[in-house]
Amino acid sequence: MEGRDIPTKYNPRPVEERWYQFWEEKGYFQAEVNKKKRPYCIVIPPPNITGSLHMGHALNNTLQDILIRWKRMQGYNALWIPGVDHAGIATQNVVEKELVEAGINRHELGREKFVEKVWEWKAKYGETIIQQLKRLGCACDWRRSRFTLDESCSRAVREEFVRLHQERLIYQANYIINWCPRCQTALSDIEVEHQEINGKLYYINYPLESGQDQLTVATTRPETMLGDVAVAVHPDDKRYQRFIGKTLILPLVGRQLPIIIDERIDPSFGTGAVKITPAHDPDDFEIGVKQKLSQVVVIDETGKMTKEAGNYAGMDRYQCREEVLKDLKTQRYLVKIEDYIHSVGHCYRCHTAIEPLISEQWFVKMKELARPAIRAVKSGRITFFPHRWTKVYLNWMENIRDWCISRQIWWGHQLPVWHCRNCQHLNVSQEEPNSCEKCGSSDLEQDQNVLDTWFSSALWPFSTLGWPEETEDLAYFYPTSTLVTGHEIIYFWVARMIMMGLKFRGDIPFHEVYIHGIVRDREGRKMSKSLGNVIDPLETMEEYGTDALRLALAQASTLGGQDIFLSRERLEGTRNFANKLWNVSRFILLNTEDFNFKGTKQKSLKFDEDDEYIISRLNQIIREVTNSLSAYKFSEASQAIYEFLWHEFCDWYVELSKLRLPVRYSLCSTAPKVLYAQGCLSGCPEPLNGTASRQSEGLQGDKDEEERRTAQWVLHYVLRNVLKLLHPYMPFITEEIWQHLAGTEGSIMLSAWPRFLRKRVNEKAIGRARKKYEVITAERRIRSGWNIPLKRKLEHVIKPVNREEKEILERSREKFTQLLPSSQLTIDENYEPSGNLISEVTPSGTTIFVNLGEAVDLEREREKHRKEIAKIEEELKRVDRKLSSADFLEKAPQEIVEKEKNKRDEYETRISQLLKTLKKK
RNA sequence: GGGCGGUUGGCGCAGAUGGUUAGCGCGUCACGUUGACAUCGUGAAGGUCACAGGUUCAAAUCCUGUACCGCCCA
Repeated sequence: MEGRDIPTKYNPRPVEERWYQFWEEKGYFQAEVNKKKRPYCIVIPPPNITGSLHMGHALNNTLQDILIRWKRMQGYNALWIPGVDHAGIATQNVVEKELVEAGINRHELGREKFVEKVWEWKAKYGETIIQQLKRLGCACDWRRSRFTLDESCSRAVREEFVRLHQERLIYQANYIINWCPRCQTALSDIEVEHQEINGKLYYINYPLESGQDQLTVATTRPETMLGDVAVAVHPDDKRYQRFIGKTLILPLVGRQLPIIIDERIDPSFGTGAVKITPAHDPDDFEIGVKQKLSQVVVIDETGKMTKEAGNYAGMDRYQCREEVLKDLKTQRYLVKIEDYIHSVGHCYRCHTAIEPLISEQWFVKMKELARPAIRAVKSGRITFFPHRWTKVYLNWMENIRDWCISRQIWWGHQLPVWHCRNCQHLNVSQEEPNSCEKCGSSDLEQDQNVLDTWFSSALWPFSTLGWPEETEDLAYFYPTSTLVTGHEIIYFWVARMIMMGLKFRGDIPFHEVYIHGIVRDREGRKMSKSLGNVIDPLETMEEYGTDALRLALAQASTLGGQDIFLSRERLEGTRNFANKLWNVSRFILLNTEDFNFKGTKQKSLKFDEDDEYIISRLNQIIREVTNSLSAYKFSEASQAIYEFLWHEFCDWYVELSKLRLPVRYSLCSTAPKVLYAQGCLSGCPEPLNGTASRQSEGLQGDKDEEERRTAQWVLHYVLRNVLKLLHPYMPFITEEIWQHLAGTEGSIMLSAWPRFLRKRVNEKAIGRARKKYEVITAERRIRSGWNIPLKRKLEHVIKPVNREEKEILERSREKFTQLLPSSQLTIDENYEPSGNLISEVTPSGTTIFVNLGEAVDLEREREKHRKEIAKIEEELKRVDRKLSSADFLEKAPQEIVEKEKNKRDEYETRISQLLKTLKKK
């Protein structure tokens, strides 16, 4: 493409499509075992098949993609394994709902047919999110994509179950579990979300059997009283000593209730006397087991009252509550009702209030598995970023409870357990047995339960690599390198992967865990469909471009892992940045069309201060970006590139380079500040002040040719490297420009990551160039303050603060003349100002004077300088305070003292310069 | 009840291991538009870093406490 055919506005869509397809077709995302290269491997947190891409996914996967692309460029054998999760309950709910809408009940359909339907649904929608991840640019090795229910993952799950069972780490028990009455299944403890509810606390009188006295108990759930089997008080509670051992009569039911003692009772709750309902409260269950109380089940698995509930049998639990209260009231047992805020467990999938229920379930013993997993993190073999999540992880692991893994749903891995109908023996094996291993009967039935989805996710870092086969992949890529995820699944997933990795591979599943923030809306709320505050990443990509979205997300990802606020403004900012990059590239392409990269030796070039400056800074940025990325400082790294590209490269270097580029490309308003005033070439307005530009007359000169080629080389060099630095963040636009750029080969995604070259950093050049830029800025302040248009050339006098600065400025005299622009430029160390002059002083004390050739409001000038002096004097005072302290001089490190002294010198010079100009006025 | 995080210009945020004239983006104000870019440029204004103590030669940064906000666990 010719440079001039490039549109002035970046249009992301066609670019994104083209390059993603290109990368995929070329197989650039694919990785194979290669012992000559170091592996770098990430497994994706598998999204649900029910999901479509939301901002959380976009963030999570952008960060992974940045790491993968970056590491690949660094020369690692980078592998990103994708896949999706079958999400048992969530998927079953979605399909079930769809069937209900079609008038079909899943129970009528039967298990087998229903599961078929879910597979159909999966075939239809399960890939949606994969397509969306591609849209996001994700460089996953799609050939290796896994599904937690596919054959190889299922095999891994059976292996896991059988081995844990053999080692007695899996057991079956009748225990109180969290039951979701809507999903009709057991849940693990962490699948229950607690919500504060504005409820009531009901005080109920329980009369003593003797009829002499009564006890008042308080409860938030009066309907469960029907299942009460005791009343407990704290053993030290003075108020109730005389009741201990006596018997109460349960109102409405008439059951005898012993009054017992238990350490766990909180005397400050309610009256301090607590009703005990072992079948419907986890704490009461524990007390019941310890004290050998019976379990009276009054609520069934659908949330309805059982026969045990007597008159209330068949009622819904909430209706029953009302009826019980009514009856307590009429029978004068109800003492009072208080408002009471308490937390109630809800199903994390459907948000129905959880019902504690006693049932036969399968559990994993966790303590033993947790021990090595705790050690792995404590010893630093696994590191969390940010570090504070370590504590969250350890706190949970150290208080871990057994994990209920059986679910009463149909979609998932059915337990590899076969019940013998003949002898009741449980046959646990990988494959379906023909006969019972105990009695030989062939009358077997597979356990109807399926396993918790997280039971399979826990294997993800090695099941995706072929486990339980001992594959080459496994040997080479395991342990994986980094896990990137949100803190909400540290318990669900991260912890369990660590436990299972150590258990089955004898090694950690990953070395580092990067925990990112949650994406929130501008009010700080988590984005959710029910709140309607979702910013859709797909719409965002459509409107602002994928690269803009990615950069916005990465920029927001600070090391602290704070939650992320996404807003239109932020996206506009990154879109504008993409456009800036686009346009500066366009400029460089236009101005390097005649440049022969292959034939240009670096030695043939002559770098001036501005070249040295930008090359040095680029190298510093390379170092900074590399270091930041190594420490997961996604934001810092991107910010560094952003600032450099826009505010150093574009604002200064590119503008200055225009003075050295061929006129035919660098027409008048390309550099309006420069050439417009100088006089331009064809097609431009007449030069203001006749003199021909240096460009037009000197174009053929060897010196100019050399300068031009140098500028071209530097522009190309900087752009090339910035593109690389930016590629992990903005893969599409960088590839597009890369492909336009002469002298580049292949895809940018396979190019080598820029190396920091110390010898290319010239600190002195940076300092000198900055001094120069400060003078220019000072002059612009004058123009801005006095409203003098750029096209008006002025008489300038620069009074350098010292010999060194004088040399710097002298060397760039020509550039100054054009940039300011000047009709006459004097650089004089000993200049004594007089007359109608306007001046500004740079931080180092160099002064620039402008003679407008007309009377100016000198009082305004004086005022400006007085203010300036006052400001610096404040700073000076601060410095003096430090320097006059003996303690400071004695105890502070020498370099700090030195620095302060230098500061004082600078302030003093500046003040004296300002005072001098003030006196002259 | 326990734990974690936050409080920095109008808004959104950065500021390992203490030393910066406290940064950035958006917004604001003034000026500027025919050749890279108005998705732009130039310049400017705007902050006693929540509060109170303490440690230190030196605190936005470390410690203690207080207030408010958010999250997690029970």
